[in-house]
Formats: sequence, structure tokens, C-alpha cells
Amino acid sequence: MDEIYDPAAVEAAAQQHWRALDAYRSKEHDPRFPKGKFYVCSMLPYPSGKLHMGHMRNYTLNDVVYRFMRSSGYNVMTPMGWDAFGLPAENAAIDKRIAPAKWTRANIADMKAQFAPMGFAFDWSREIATCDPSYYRWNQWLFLKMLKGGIAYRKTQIVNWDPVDNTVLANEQVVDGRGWRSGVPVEKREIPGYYLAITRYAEELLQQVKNDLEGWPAQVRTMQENWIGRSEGCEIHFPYAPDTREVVESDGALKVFTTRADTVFGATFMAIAAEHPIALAAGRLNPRLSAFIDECRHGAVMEADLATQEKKGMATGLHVLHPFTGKPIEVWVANYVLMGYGEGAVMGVPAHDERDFEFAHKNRLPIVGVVKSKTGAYDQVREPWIAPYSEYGITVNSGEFSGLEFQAAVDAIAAALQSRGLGCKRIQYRLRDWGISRQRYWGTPIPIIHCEVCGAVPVPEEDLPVVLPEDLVPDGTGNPLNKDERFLACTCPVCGKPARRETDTMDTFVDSSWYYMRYCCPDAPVMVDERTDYWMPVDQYIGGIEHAVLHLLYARFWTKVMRDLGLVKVNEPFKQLFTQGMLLAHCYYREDTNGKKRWFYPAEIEQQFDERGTPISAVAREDGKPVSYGGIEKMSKSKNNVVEPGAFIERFGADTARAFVMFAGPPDQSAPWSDASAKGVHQFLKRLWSFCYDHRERITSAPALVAASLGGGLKKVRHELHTCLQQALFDYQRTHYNTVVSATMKMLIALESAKGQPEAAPLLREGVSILLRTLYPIAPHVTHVLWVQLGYARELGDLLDAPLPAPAQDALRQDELELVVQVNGKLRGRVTVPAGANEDAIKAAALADEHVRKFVDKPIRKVIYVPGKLINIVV
RNA sequence: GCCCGAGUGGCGGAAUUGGUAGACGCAGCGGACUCAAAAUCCGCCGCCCUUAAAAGCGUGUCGGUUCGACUCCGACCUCGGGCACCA
Repeated sequence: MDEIYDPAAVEAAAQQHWRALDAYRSKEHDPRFPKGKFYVCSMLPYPSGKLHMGHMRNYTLNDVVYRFMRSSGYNVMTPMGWDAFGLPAENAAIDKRIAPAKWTRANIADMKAQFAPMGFAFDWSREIATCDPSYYRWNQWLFLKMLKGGIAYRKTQIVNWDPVDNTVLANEQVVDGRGWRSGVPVEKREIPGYYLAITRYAEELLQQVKNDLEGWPAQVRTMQENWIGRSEGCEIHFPYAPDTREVVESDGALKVFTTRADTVFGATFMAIAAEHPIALAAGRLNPRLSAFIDECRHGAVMEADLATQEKKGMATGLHVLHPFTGKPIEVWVANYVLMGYGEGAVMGVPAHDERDFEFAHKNRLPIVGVVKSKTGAYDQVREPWIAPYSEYGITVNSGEFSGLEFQAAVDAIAAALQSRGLGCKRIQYRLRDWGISRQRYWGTPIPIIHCEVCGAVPVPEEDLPVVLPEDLVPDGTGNPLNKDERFLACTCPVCGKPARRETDTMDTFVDSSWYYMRYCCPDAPVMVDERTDYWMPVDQYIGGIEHAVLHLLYARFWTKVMRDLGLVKVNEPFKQLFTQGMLLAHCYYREDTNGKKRWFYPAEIEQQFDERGTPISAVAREDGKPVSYGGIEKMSKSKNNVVEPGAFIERFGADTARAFVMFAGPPDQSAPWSDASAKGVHQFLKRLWSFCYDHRERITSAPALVAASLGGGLKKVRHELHTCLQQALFDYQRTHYNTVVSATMKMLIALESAKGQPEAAPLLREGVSILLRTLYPIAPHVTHVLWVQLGYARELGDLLDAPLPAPAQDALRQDELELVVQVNGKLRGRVTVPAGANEDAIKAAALADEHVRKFVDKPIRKVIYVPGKLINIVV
């Protein structure tokens, strides 16, 4: 055994040992693990080329779960793969003139190499890259199944359009309402695309996230519930007035959905989206309105932009009729109403809706109060707006429906609407169908052929996969597939005439919606096979909180579609979910003359902080001139604020890196990266090594521990050890790994306090064996080597599968307890009592304490005793 | 704008969920060892008033519930994540 801890040598030896065992290859029904399977999976990384500390934290968590569950006796499987399609590869292509396929595969090789020194327990035999045809052919295959089942369908979608580069922009490529490369304001444009009908599953997705997913964090469940957004309300039809009938050249009615049917008599205007057929028809006759509709087309499609923009509207001059009074109501075009949501129209009730109130006020529209406050907050609505106006109350000025409470009014109005054929009760969801078409090259080709005669025809199953050519280089002016004759040219599978291939590719969320099922059977000649039935559901899924809604909702939906097609048996893919917080880092940029931002890597920057650690300024190393501060954000390639683990591992070793990212803070919380305190963790591992080295002979030759014969001092040390163990096991199970590291540090402190006593050897032997096994999932290399060197492996087997230590009840028991004495809730003293003392004796002891007596200067009203904790005397 | 989180010493954080606020570590200060430095080891370390002890004040802000609040309730401030084409 070496005297000095040498992480590089230790880690090489441990990894060699695991390689020789092929330790992480997992198989179904492995008889070595009678407790059954445990599938732990981390969200697969995008191969950006740089493995950063955020990845490290994520996959260390994954590895700790793997090792802890394997120590607990489970057949654990943990795979790894690559979310290999997507925008960054196209951006790299534009920048570096290199084909996305080449760039992506080189990055995968780089990142895999960067994983190696960390000692992660991945079963690499299950590796997947989503850009491989052997994977994405099943995206295409399932898409065709969905098309057949009506889950996939075609309709128009609204996208960000860059009028200079003539290309569709992703939301990320829109910066302050302008195209990121051209710098010109973006416009909305309608184009056709494919949708998946996730809304058909809205109710099941909602019910299960509410009631079944108990292993998920409450905040994620709430976010999904709110995202699905079920609301019960009424559909109301406002028949076209003669002027509208004339302009749109048809009979009909404007349909709206409302949760406040009780306020229908207060509707004083209707607001419709700029793309609504009535708006378009009215615009053809009215140049000013047409200009306004045009103006609404400016700007991006992001909800955050729409919600914060100034609310604007213009009258169409056309009318619809109130379903009960028959009075005409003017129709307005409003920029805050969206065609994609509901019916693209809302009824404006300014008296009882704050947004409608503002709109009416600004446009001098009438405000008619039709609800009276139940609590007496108001009788009549008048300016300014107060919150109670939107509360439920009693209907007034509502004809035959006056004098009703909210629910009674809604019921009566809905019934009346239904009998006239002008509406009904309806449940509406905020959730919208999932648009999967992307006008981009680097993704799964949508398996459709466009024929002039037969229209959009699905590619026959036997012709799958539709292979993406890998040698194209995008240049920022649209999808290069559109110019690639080899890809475009094909024949119609129905009529045999020459046809064109669809060039849109699928959203990359499709790739990540089912990869965790393919890991179970990566070589299957079908989408999934019986091995998937063995491993699914994922027992522990781990990933960033930023995926709380979209990815996790799509994956749940996709699983249900596969279930309904008989491909899998589970209803839900992820039994337990752990959402780890992100590592954040300061970011810095400079703007060029076009307003385009260049983001600096940390290594390119010299930072200055004030004494509180707040960044005050920074300069670029290249020219010594200041750069702008972009705040503290999640580590990501797009902001270049990534910290790579290479140098850290070289300096301290992988075990320090692993233990430090776990020790740095609670794993479910985001934290800014700093390695300032990494030294402490490294010193701990060094001290642990030295301790084992110094006492190696006592430990290996110690007789078995006889608890009853321990002296008072050693008994206390053993109590401390087992208390720490109990806490660590509890914290493992609730994923508080930061305090597991603390617990192992305390164990070492306890052992160090006992080492001087000659009769301590059996306790050292027990203590070190507990410490090593407790620390092992977090720092597996150093604990493995010490485990072998100190002879524990001969007795308890390889540390990979050695049983978890269990706290000894006799060690946890104490002869005496120290209790806190409070007077009126303030700490005033302490008393030490025998463990079995009764309540009256304890109270008497507390009152006898002289510090306590000083504060008991009034009659005692009450004495509260919390067993084992404290006594509170209320005077 | 809407939805979801977080805010505790100089810093990262702990407090088994209403019962001793500051565990464990970093930084800092003092000491031992050393010719010296590094490494290592020992001690101190929320604020305030003090020679000391004791008291008082302290968990973003303001208010409430309770014998007792970092923890529960209400309002607000700041920061982070998401908002459907970044992944």
C-alpha cells in the first residue's frame, strides 16, 4: 500500500479492475440479483463536443444511484446515448463549413473520451445515437402508424419567418424580434406541417400526473397540470349580423369559449385574431384595417413576446348578434388573440375581465356590469379596475338569468344556449397539439412523398428508413434538402409517377420521446421487444428541471401511443423522476455593429469581483478591454459559459471531482459553479487515505468487535459512527447526497478521535468498513482500492456488490440524554437526564436548573415536553 | 405577462420537515512542526456590547398564526427555470 494518495494510480487500477470484470454489462433476469431490476436513466446529452460541469453533476448523480441500488442488491442497468440531431450542428455547419454528420460524430467520440476518466457505470453495449438510421427509422415507422390511426395529421402552422434569409427561424434564432443573422424584424408566416394529436390524451395525461406519479417532484406535477390547463366552460355562438354575412359571404356564427358564461350579457365587443377569416374578409374592404392586420404579422410567435407586447386593436366595422338579446356587437381585431388557441376569438366582457377592461377603456368601448359582488365589495363597476370585479357574484342585468349565483347562472345559460343550438358546455385544454415539422436538414426525414396526382402519400413501410443524406452543408438560407435532387426525386408509391420527397424533418423532441425504451433492446429488428417489457418503466429518471414540461410531457404521450398500438405494456414511462438543478455560470459578451452578440468562454475573460463575490467587471484577455456582463445563466453551448472538467480531474482526480459536485449543494437546486472549496473535499480523501495507511496493520489484524466491552469514550465514538451512518442511509434514499459526504467526513473525524486508544482496533476495523461502503457510490475508485488493500474484499466480497452497512441498534442507544430547556420559547439552559427518566422527573430537573430559574419569575402557565428534545416552560 | 422554484455567516451549505439556527467544508485569524517555505496537525471564527460572563439582535422585506417559526399563512422585493422551433 502506498503511503501517499495518488488519484491517477488509484483510478487507473480501479477502472482496470472493472473493465476486466465487464462490470456494468447488464442482462435481463440476472440470477445474481434476486431483488429484481432497477433501471436508472439520465436524459441523454446533446453532443455539443464539450462535456461540462453540468453534465458531470448530472451523470455523477446517475452513477451514485446506480452504485447505491446495486449495493442494495438490485439488477441495475444504466445506459448512455446521444441526442444527435438538432440545430447546433447546423449552426456549426454554417460557421465551419463542415457537414453536421461529421461534426456530430466527431463530438460524440470526443465526449465519450471525456466520460472515460470519471468511472461511470454505463453499459456502453446499449449506446444509441439518434442520428443513426437504425434508430430514426422507428420514428418514421411510428409516425406512419400514427398517420394511419389519425393521431398524426396535417394542418397549417405559424412560424417565424426571416424575410432576408428566406428561412424559418427557431425561437432561439429570434433576438429582440429580429433574425439572428440578418438583423431584420421577423414576421409570422403560415405554412403546412404535421401535428400529433396530444390533446386526445389530455385527460389521461392530466389524471395520471395528478394522481399516479407519486415518485415525481410536486413542482413538476404542478407545472404539467397547469400546462395541460383543463378548464370547464361554455362554447357560445354569436350569429353573424347581416353586415358580416355579406362580407364573408356565408351564414354562420362566431364561436368563442369562455369560463365565464355567467357574464355573457356583459359582452360589449368581440376580439378576433388577425388571421381570423372575418378579419381577413373585412381587411379586403378596408385598407386601414388591412394595414393593421399586416402590422400584427410583425414580430415573433413566442408567447412571452405576445404576452408582453402592447395590446392593440382595431374595429372591423362588422357585427355579430348576441345569442340572447339579438343586439349587434362589434367585432374587433386584437393582437393578443391568437388563431392557434381555441377558436381564435374571445368575447370581451370589460366589466369582469381585467384585460378586456383595459382594452375597452383604451378603445372607448362600453362597460356593462352584469355581476354584483356577493361580499359587498361593489354594486356597480366603475373606474378604476379593482380585483373583486372579476370574482364570482350574483348576476344582474341579465334578463331571465338575473339573480343567480355563478354555477346556477352558468348552468341555466348553457342549457338555454343548447336548446337554441347556439352553444353548449365544453371542456377546453390549454394544451395544443404537437407540431413536429421542422423546415430543417439535420433531423429525421418525415416519410411522406408528394405526388401531383395523389397528394401527400405515406412512404410504404418496407421502404423505410428514408435515409437522410449526410454530406450536405447548410448555409443559413433554408433547408439544403430542397436543393438535393438525389433526395428529392422519387416515384409515387400509389400511381408510380415521378414525385417529390417531403423535405421537412421531425422535431428533435421526437427522438428523445422513446430512446429510453430502445436502450432496452438496441439491436432489435423491431421498434421494441420483450426486453423492453423487462426493463420498463424507468425506475429512476434523472434530468434537468428545464425539461419539466415539454420533453417529459411528450415522452409520456409517446409512451401512451405505443401502448395503444400494443408495443409496450406500461402507461407511464418514468416511475420516479429526479430533476436536478442546473449549474449556472457568469456569461460575458460583446455586440458587433449589427447588434449580434459574441459570447466569451470563461478562459477568454479576466473577471473582477467585489468582496461579496458579486462580479463587478470583466475584460477580454485578448485585448484587455471590457466586455458586457450577461448575467448568470445555465451552462450552455449557446452562451459559451461552460466549464470543462478536464483540468479539474487532472489536478484532483475523478473521485474528488465526483465528491465535490455532490458536496457542493443539494442536487435538486441550481447553483453557480465555483471550485473554490474543492480543496476541502480533496483533503478529506487524502486524510482518509493517510488514516487507512497509518492504521493498516491494526485494521487488518483486529479481533471482532465486542460492543459490550467498549469503554465510555469508544462507546461514544461508535454511537457517533452509527448515527452518521443512519443519517447517510436516510439521505441516500432521499437523494441528499451533499449531506452523505458530510456524514462520511464526520465519521472520519470520529475515528481520528479514537485512534490514540490502544484498544480501539476492532472499532477502527468496523468504522473504516462502514465509512468505505458509505462513501463508495460517490467516490468509487479510492474506496475500492482501500477496500481491497485493507482486506475487506476477502470477507465481504467486491465493493461493487458488497452489502450496504446497517446501523447497529445497540450503538444508537444512549444512556443519557441532553435536553434543551426553554422559557417562553427561548433557550435558557440544558439538563442531562438518564435515558429512561419519566416526564415528571425531567420537568423537575429542568425547573431546578439555576439558569432556568432566573427566567421563571412569574407563575408557570404551562410546561411543554417534547420527548428526547426539549422542555418549554411558559410563564 | 403567465406557470414553477429559490433567498440562512465573508463563501458553498446544514437543520430527518413546527422544537438547540449556522452541522460539514472553504476562506480568514492565532499556534505547533520547519533554517525557511510547502504539506500536515491543533485552536478560534454570525452581529452587537464587553476584560470576561451574561444579556440583546439575527434565516430577503413587512405583517399574521403558535408555548415555540428558516419551516405554516398573507402581501411584497430580488434572482433562476419554463412559456410549445435551443436541447
